[in-house]
Amino acid sequence: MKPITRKQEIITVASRLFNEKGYKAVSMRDIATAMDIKAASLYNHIKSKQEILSEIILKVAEEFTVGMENVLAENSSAIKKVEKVIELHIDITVNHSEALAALNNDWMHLEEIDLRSFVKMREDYEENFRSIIKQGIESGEIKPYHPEVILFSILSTLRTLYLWYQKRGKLDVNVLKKDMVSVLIKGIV
Amino acid sequence: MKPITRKQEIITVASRLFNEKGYKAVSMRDIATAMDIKAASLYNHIKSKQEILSEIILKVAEEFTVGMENVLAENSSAIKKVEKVIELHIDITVNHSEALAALNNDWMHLEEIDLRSFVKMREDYEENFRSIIKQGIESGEIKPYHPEVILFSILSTLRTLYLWYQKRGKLDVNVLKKDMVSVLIKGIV
DNA sequence: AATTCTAACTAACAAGCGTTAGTTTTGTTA
DNA sequence: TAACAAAACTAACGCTTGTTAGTTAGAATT
Repeated sequence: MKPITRKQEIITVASRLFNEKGYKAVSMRDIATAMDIKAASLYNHIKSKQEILSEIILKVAEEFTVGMENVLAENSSAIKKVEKVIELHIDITVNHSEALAALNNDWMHLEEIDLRSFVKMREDYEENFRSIIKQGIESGEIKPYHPEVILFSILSTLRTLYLWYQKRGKLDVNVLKKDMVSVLIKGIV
Repeated sequence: MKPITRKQEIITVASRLFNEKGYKAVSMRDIATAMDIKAASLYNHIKSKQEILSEIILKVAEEFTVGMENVLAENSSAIKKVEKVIELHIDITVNHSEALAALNNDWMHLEEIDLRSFVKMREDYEENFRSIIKQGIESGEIKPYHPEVILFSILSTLRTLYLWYQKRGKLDVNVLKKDMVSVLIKGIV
């Protein structure tokens, strides 16, 4: 099913360390020490430190992209779509909590091609979310506040969810979904 | 009024660079180059790189602390207090947009004493905000959602406001206050 | 039993880091 | 104009960084 390769182990350990101190503050020797090997040994499995960062960030970014595409493909109300987006964020937060720190704070350390790819995905994601909200306002499902403020408000909350999730010790997923949907949606309908 | 010392210039330039790439990714030589001098010259004005970070973060953290104390001292409803907190964040965002990046992402690179001081301030701040919300729920002003979820939702939005403020090109402060208060409050009353 | 593969190792590199010491330039005041 | 302080400079330090080269031990395959 999931053959835990040595490379994947490195990426997991690195995610944990990047989550704590950030990409630039973690050295290859830090990662190696955490795995009880020497820094040079890491290079039997990965090409560079950059590759680690890139795999962490782009894998999760693609999950967001695919998730958003699924939501858009649905034939349902705007509010239902917003609910689905919220659930998407919660699922990813629960499964990749530590990768989200890198995605949020270290994306600017990606190199050219990966950087462009990431920024594009993030812009598209925001634009798609924005269109859902606008659509909801037009149909009268969502209050006619400034769409940008609604987008920003919801997205800020969802993007920093991983910080709360880590602090409050692994809340139950379904309870989390129910509460988040309530608080985030009730304010705008 | 405000005698722009050379030290203050350094801190301003450093804030801008930290905002772009993070504390660890910015070298003293980067800061110096941005000021058209050599790295060693910086040390005529500051003690260490750490001091720069510490001044950036703690100065703003104290503004939050003082601001929250003023709100608590008021004799007004819970909702009014929440409004004041929102306005506090907006004012600080407008005046110290770039310092907020360091405060949000680089606080863990503070050294011992400053680190403890910062963490204490942040915990107290959250606790005070939490108590305002709880008080509002008890008095019936605020809907009886889980206070932690309300706290998290509002605080996430306010804490990442600087990112949007920078992107959307310096919005008008008063418009911002009105819209933010609407969207953030209307959902919970 | 011989070979190949995997994953570790040691040793070292060139570049960059924060910082210090000592010196020179610049601008203001006596 | 001489003296002084402020703020720049050059040169270097010890240390850490990401990474490479070459080697070795053990396991799997032929």
